[in-house]
Amino acid sequence: MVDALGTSIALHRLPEVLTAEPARLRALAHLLRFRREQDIYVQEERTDTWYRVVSGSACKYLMSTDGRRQLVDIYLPGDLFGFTARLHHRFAVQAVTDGTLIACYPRHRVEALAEEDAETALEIRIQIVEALERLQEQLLVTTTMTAQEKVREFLFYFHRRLSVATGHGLALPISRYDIADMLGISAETVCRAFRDLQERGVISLQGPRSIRINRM
Amino acid sequence: MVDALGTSIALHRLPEVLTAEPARLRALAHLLRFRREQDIYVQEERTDTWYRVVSGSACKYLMSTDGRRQLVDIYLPGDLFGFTARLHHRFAVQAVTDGTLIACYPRHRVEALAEEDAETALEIRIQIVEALERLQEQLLVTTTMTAQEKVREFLFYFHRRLSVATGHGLALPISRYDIADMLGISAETVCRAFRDLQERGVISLQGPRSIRINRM
DNA sequence: CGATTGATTGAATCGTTTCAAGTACCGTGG
DNA sequence: CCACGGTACTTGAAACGATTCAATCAATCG
Repeated sequence: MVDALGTSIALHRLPEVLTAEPARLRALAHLLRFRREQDIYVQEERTDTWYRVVSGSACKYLMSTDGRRQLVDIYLPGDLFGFTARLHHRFAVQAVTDGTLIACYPRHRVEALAEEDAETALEIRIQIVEALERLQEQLLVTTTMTAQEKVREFLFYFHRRLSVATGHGLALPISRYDIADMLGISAETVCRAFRDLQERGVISLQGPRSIRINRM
Repeated sequence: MVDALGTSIALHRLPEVLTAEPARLRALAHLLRFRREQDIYVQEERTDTWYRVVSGSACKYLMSTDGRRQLVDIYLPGDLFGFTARLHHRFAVQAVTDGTLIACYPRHRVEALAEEDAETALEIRIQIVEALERLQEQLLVTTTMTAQEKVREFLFYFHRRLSVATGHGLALPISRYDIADMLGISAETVCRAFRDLQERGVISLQGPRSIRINRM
């Protein structure tokens, strides 16, 4: 049922994501590193661990019977994931970027901590609400926009969240196929949208993965 | 900015939805009744109240500049809503059914209660996670299915949640337009899907709002 | 009773998918 | 070093599905 898990690792200096969280929550974490497309958890796996992206990126997805893959969320550094009201996961999560670093928290210990520590409880509630709001935005995007608008919106969102300021440049950590699965359109349509956005001067491409955002 | 709120009411017998919630949470509630399409809260309103559907139904939606309306969730009896990580609401919520009964909770008092009462904190967390999971399902539906499958899925979902057993019958509390806005398709397409599903024997219609589900 | 709203159907149009083909890039082994 | 094979990306053309626009029907309300 379960893939081999990522490699357990220890760090000398704590990444910013972890120093920002409540100390008592941080104490519960252990770190794992994942390769590209390696599963962090899979469908039907028991929901006994929560996770947080420390570096890299991951995506929540569902594999349909006909082999199509639908992404329902992308997790970037700081995002907490893995909570559910069920006993078993309905979706799977896998690393998008190679070398993605994940903090793992035993669910029952986090929940016990949340019962007595209001700061942790609030942190969890905020993270869940933020996942909810990301999903609402994605729903809006995927149901109301044309393909070209979807891609444009996706790029701006990514740029906003990853703007660790390499000028206006953006190094996409994600393939055309991932973007397609995220937006619910075909990879070919994503390509055409990239081309059209460039022709309209909205973005500039220096190679397929290196993008410059010119204007809103 | 804010519509006239619903009518404040008092009840002799508590509805089941309210007797099921933690007593200390229930003590914070006051009840309001809303007419069809009346706003419970609107975009940009301050997020200082949480709500729960006691009876009837409500929908969360966003009005786009071109006048189109996109629903992102439907709330049925028992559902808690109104929480967000923001200061102001990004979406609005309005009653779908005429006479919808809503319990209102002052946000700061609920959050204070959650800090000291683990049962309430858990109830809130579960409700938020369930909203998240509804949204994930809706995202799957709206991005991967054909119009006919979307409508079929919507009807089955509604039937599941509202099966207070009138045989296999289902009295839709929602118009073709609402369904269209929920699924991100046009109302005409919803109509055609109803017709096709009936022709294929999946459902039977006794009038536009009265539906019988025949098989999965 | 006409007026309004919701539901329904048909026909032309438009956007996206699908299928097919071709290109650019990168690491590996001869 | 270059040829090879694989993967990601790109483009074109036909087919398909949903939208849009227009018209009609049914039910409800003042």
